[in-house]
Amino acid sequence: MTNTEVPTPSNFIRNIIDADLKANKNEGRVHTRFPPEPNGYLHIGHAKSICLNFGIALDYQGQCNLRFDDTNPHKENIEYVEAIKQDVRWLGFDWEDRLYFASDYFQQLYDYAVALIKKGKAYVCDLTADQIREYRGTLTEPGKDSPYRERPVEENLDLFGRMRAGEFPDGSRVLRARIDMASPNMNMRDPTIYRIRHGIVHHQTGEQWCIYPMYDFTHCLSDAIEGITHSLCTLEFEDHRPLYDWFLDELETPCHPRQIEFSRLSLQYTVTSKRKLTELVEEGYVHGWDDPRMPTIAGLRRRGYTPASIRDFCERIGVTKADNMVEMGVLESCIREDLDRHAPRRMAVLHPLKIVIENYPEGRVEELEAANHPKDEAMGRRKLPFCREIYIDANDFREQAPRKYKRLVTGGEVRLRNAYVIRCDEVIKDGHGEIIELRCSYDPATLGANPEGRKVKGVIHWVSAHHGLHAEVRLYDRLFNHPTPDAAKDGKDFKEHLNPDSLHTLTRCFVEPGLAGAAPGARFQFEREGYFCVDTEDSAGGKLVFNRIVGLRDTWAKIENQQRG
RNA sequence: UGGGGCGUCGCCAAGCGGUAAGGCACAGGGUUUUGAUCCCUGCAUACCCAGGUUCGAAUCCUGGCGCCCCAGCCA
Repeated sequence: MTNTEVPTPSNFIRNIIDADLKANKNEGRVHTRFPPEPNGYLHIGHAKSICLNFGIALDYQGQCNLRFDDTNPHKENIEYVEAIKQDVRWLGFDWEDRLYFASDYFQQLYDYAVALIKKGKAYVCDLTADQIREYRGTLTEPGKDSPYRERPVEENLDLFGRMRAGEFPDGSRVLRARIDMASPNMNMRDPTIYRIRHGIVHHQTGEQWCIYPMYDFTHCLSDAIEGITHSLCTLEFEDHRPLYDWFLDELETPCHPRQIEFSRLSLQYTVTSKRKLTELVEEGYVHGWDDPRMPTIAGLRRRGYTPASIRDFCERIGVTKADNMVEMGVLESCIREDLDRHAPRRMAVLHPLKIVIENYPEGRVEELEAANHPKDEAMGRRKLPFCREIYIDANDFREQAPRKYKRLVTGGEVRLRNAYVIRCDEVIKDGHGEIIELRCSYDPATLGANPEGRKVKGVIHWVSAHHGLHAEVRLYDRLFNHPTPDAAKDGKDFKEHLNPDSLHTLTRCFVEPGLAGAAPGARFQFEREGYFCVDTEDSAGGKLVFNRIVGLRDTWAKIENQQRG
């Protein structure tokens, strides 16, 4: 190993796989799968699972399937399957020709159910949903047997066949596994494995079926059918593992995959629950699944996050069984690291303040040169028009300088990035005392050279008032103002923790002229501000719209806050 | 009061009986025409607590404590 190589991450799942390989299990194969239900968009928590499953397959020269767990047509939708495929692909993973649907196996699953009935290990139950719940018992008391539990095999076979044939209405009967109503594990108390659902057009199987298998029955068998070796899922399925194993032990299947559970990802100041994200979209709290404030893959993509940064994030947070709550700073650090290296630099003024350089000849325009990246010559250089009138950011000027302030102040000097040193001679205000313009003078000897006999500490960015382009800039902040909006322990609904200032739209920004026609999705660093990308939806037809991906680390803001507090 | 898990730095997380990796964050310093980046330096005598085994314990044993999950014909 050379020292530039990144060591492959170590985690308990890889340790288990290593041990299995050493013990010669599965003929040395490693085969995983990512099994989303197409009932919503993927979020950052799914990214963790995708990176884990596909990442392991890659590192162990194995394979990873994409399998849609589509057993509940009531909630599922073809729009979601397309979006999920796009997201997985965008993250950089390839399922090759192994795109599967649990619904591909409906006939096999049905046959397995029949086999179970024949073994006396499943029965048709006529209890209502409410009755089943009553019979199930509680966490501390055992349940009691259904009156239909002793139904003869022949009758079960007949009834199950008629369930499939559509003879019975929704909710009238279910097929149940016959296990143990007194089990301390609720999942083993004769779980339902098939239910009747009429009048639903399944996105894959249409109206072929009116009975649909449940997750516990479907998942383990789908895994076995596909020859999965390691079935990775989240912690809440740990209690289901005995049931996962029970079906595979009772039935004759091609193999018996090993289920391993890891903890889900929680990220501060957001929610990672499909149900809650759906709520935000459907009730209009955000502008859709791809709203740049959403922790969805689609949202992160539109915000400007790169696939590599998300993969890096998933690697940094690790995989364990411990409950965790990851700080946003980790995600932000990942995208900053990627973009610092790869994003070309540009200048953009977000809060324009006009400057007239009085000793600069009227009508004169200079073409100044600037590097596209301070450390990467290969990214080239660009021309910047400079003239008598420019814009700087209003935050870069103060009439009175606070302590440690090193930007432009009345009577003081500052360096214009990639240009000259200027001095502020006069402040022009309107009738309300608002600063509307600055009169300055420049030092012609300071282009690419330090001024004579004095030090100028500050450097600020600018855009030519005559050449700058109008742009809209959207500044995003955290979606919620509570670190754990859905677990605040204050009795409030998570939506009450929504941050009202999560979006600020600046409509009168100026960007350097070279940004004309910037490609949708293109990412830049606006120097001294942050990383921005051209919005893929709204930036078109000459209208420039930029999303702020993340700000630059801001030590000055920290100092200012300390001075204030 | 049933069952299943988890507890190592502010947040993640390695560690698998031989004397606490790493990342983020934070604090200090250096370079810098981005208060960015980059580069140094510091940051758990300590692994939920209490006992025990051992020459030696975050790792093994016993007993506590705390937190999470489970009573869908959802996944």
